[in-house]
Amino acid sequence: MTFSERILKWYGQHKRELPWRTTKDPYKIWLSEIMLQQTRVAQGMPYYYKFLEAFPTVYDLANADEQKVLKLWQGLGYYSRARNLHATSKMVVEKYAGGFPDTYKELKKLKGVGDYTASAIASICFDEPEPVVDGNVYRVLSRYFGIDTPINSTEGIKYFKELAREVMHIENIRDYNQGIMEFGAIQCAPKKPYCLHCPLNESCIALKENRVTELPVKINKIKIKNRYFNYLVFIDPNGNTALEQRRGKGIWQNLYQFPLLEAKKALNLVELKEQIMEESGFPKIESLTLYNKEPLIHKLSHQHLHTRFWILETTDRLKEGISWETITSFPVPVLIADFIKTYKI
DNA sequence: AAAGCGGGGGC
DNA sequence: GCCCCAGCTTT
Repeated sequence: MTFSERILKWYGQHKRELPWRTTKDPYKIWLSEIMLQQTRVAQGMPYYYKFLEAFPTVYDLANADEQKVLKLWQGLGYYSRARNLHATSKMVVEKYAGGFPDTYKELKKLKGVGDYTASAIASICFDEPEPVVDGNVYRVLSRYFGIDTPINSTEGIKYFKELAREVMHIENIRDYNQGIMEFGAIQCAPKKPYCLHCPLNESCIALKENRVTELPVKINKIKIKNRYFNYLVFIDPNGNTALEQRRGKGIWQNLYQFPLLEAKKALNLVELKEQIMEESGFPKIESLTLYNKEPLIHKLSHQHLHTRFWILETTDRLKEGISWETITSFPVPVLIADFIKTYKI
């Protein structure tokens, strides 16, 4: 049996029943693929159901407000995916009359659809023989063929795509592509792969040379930046608070948060008061208290956010005050959502 | 070519 | 604490 035949056979015996495996509808496949980018199946699954219920068709998604899309996406992370998802739904409705393009080349033009996702949709929905190369495929191929070229180098990306193309199963690209990814997720796992009863263990180079734990090779150099956030939780005489929308570059674009004072270091009460004084347009403050004495450290991939929440009772009513009942209708980062859950007026 | 972008789960 | 997850876009 060839490599691809063994993958297909294994897939037939071990594949999980997943909701997007029972359809070829490009809308549903596209939705699932975007959600699963850098995201585990278990984490993305509830969102897949929520979205299909709220937006049964691409038209429903295209007609929705971005705020509603972001709210449903809340907690899944990488929010550009949600913004691009929404933009692409509008594009599909307006430029493609509601029908997704049916080739890799055309699919790749859609916002948020890169090499992997275009290959996935083209192969799963339209039987186009285009190999998918995701994190799972990098792992399987690098181990089986004993390749130590870094998977995130320019050379590695090109090499593994070509290798994937050489070994793919053209006649059943749909099951083969999903099969090799599933194989990487279940059998050839990052840690503790089940080499003992692996259908490829007689010809796996990494196993033969005892290099399974060394592969794949990845050049890693993420620097973590520390940031110091002070969130100002205004409470006016009506019990209303204020939110602002994050604009421009950086994290959490278009999501909402309490008014933010970012500092170069952790601030004490006096320093914070000075900062507030420098700002203009703030309401008159009756009292100011620190909510969490120990800074909450919210950890993102590239940033550690040392966060303090300050409660500011205002003398006058806020101009655009938001009640605590309606605050939950805004899309917010998990950091803010967690605070809202625990804080009671 | 490198950096930026979330949040969660496994060990 | 570290690594990884059905990656993509911008600089």
